Amino acid sequence: MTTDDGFFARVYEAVRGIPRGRVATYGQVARWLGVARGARAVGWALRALDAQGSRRVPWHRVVGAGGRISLRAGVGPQLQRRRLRAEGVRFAGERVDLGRHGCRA
DNA sequence: ACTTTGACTTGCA
DNA sequence: ATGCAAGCCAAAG
Repeated sequence: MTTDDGFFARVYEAVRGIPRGRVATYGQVARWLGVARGARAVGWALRALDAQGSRRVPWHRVVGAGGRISLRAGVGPQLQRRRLRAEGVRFAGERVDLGRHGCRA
């Protein structure tokens, strides 16, 4: 995989840089990397991440736009939701309370 | 080198 | 509020 020192590593660091109890959206992460429309690419990175063993990347802190929990093949959204909730993240129905934990301040 | 796909986003109906 | 379509980026085949 050429994902070791490419754009992926950057995504991992960005996600790793997300403080505990805080969540970020794919678009947000992509923007940090300088890729405004690279949301998909970010998803790609995280997906590969799972294949790599997740390392210490809190992928569960990465959600879709508006705080929606994206689906992942194999893992249900409940797991992610539960993990976030364990970090003190509040949920508004099926969405994360971005107004509180969203990195969109 | 080219084509297809993918954990997305935004807009319109 | 829900559903469908188009767009953009990067990686895998």
